Amino acid sequence: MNKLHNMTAPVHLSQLKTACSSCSLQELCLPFGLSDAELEQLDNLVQRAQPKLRGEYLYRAGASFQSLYAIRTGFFKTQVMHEDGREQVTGFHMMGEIIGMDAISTDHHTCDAIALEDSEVCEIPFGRLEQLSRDIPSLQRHLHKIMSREIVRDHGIMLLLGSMKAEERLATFLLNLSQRFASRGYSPNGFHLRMTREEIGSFLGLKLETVSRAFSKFQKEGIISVQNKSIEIKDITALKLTMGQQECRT
Amino acid sequence: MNKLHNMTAPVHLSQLKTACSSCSLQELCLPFGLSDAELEQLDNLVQRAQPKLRGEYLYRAGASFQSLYAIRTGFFKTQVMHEDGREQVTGFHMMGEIIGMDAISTDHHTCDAIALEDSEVCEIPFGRLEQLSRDIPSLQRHLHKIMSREIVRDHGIMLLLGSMKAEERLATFLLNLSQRFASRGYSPNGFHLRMTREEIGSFLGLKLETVSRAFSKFQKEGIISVQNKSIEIKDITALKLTMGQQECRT
DNA sequence: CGGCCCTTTGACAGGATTCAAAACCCGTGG
DNA sequence: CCACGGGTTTTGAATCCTGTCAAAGGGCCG
Repeated sequence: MNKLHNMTAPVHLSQLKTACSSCSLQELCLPFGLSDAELEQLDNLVQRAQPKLRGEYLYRAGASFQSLYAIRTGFFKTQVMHEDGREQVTGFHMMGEIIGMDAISTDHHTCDAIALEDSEVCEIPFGRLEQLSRDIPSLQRHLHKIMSREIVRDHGIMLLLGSMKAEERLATFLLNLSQRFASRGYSPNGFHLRMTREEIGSFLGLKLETVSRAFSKFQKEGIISVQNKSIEIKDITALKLTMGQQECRT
Repeated sequence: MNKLHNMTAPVHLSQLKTACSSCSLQELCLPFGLSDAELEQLDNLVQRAQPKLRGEYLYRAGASFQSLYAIRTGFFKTQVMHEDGREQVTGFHMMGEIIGMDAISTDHHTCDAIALEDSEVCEIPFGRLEQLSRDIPSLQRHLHKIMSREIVRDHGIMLLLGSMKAEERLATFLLNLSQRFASRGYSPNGFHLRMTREEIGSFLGLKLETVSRAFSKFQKEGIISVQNKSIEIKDITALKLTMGQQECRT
């Protein structure tokens, strides 16, 4: 089991399996032992999809917390900011993922969420979600799993940031993206990066030049093909090898 | 508001405010709008304190998940492990904190928890906690806050690992410890480290030699006094300055 | 008291950052 | 349709921080 593959991923909306017909994502509407009445309640909970244009903030650090957000389409980044101005991208989030859970602790958002492309989100009022999850144990359990998954994901990133070299980080990042695209029915081998080198660098704890160099090196080695933001993975085995490349100390 | 101060901290048991008389921590037994009957239910939920000797595992990655653990006394570290053997300390946990929430997502623990000194923990069967939290909304909200707080903490560590230099990391770490000791009624200026330089290094994404050098440098500058595992903070202002020392780029 | 682990310190190597410049892409507007 | 301009990306060279290797010192426990 590779924890790193969970790195940026999961917290998939399908885990909530909310009857999100207002999101018109059929796959998410699969019941998980819910009665029709319960499904309808879930359905009513989730607000109609809201559009967000590229560059728009979904929420800002400090804003008061009302809702979680399920990403229906598009791509977001979340970032925390240090008082001295440094900022750290804490995640890239795609279709089906739920963001905003950091805000529960203080009733205020602790990070910014910004659309990296034109996107749509479904708002999930948290108070009502809590209320409903009191009546529906399986929903309650799902909510807990989703939050827990976020914790596990963060631990994977800590491992990456704390103990990997630049190329290992980038390889891990690419494989994670690949897997997440694949699980959504897109090609795992070719995809389009929505974020800049600088944003990738911030997420991976590297400078943009280092990210660029690593891309170039992978391409020179024939592991991937890079054309601006388009990535093609040509040798996934080599990429996985790069990811884990580090002599095991006894 | 300094997010970093939450870095390794919180998820304080007092947030759960469980009627943890079996933990005999009076401060934690303060009701938060609970009836006597509810308090008794909480009380029954939490198992009698279990002792753990230094070096003992509280749980291991892969073990099936049953319970969260509230640390009654002592000190634990949690660590995740990469398949190639690399490991990363994800946190140091002290009295009053709750650990094990990463396991909810998969019903299996995803990290090891190891006692760094002789300790006592209270086991909280998670299924029953969920059950009870369905009946007691304020308990439910508390549980969510505690999990969310863990997420926020992890984001702070990601910021540290992703954008701070060695000395900034160590300064942040020391200030975090200081604050956590203070909030428990201990001196914020002098305390005893329970972990080795290597464990600090793993947590901070540094090698043990780098940690040692940073300690030495702080001591030479008169910011702290180090004597093995005993730390005395002599100039907390300078320490805070060190933490935030990085030119703001426009 | 001895052995083991932890810690400190030095010298050196290496990887990542920094600074700089040029090329490139893309959206905008002429 | 093409030219322009700003942001993004690439690449090079030099620097700096951290890691690596090594050795010695120190503390703790049996």
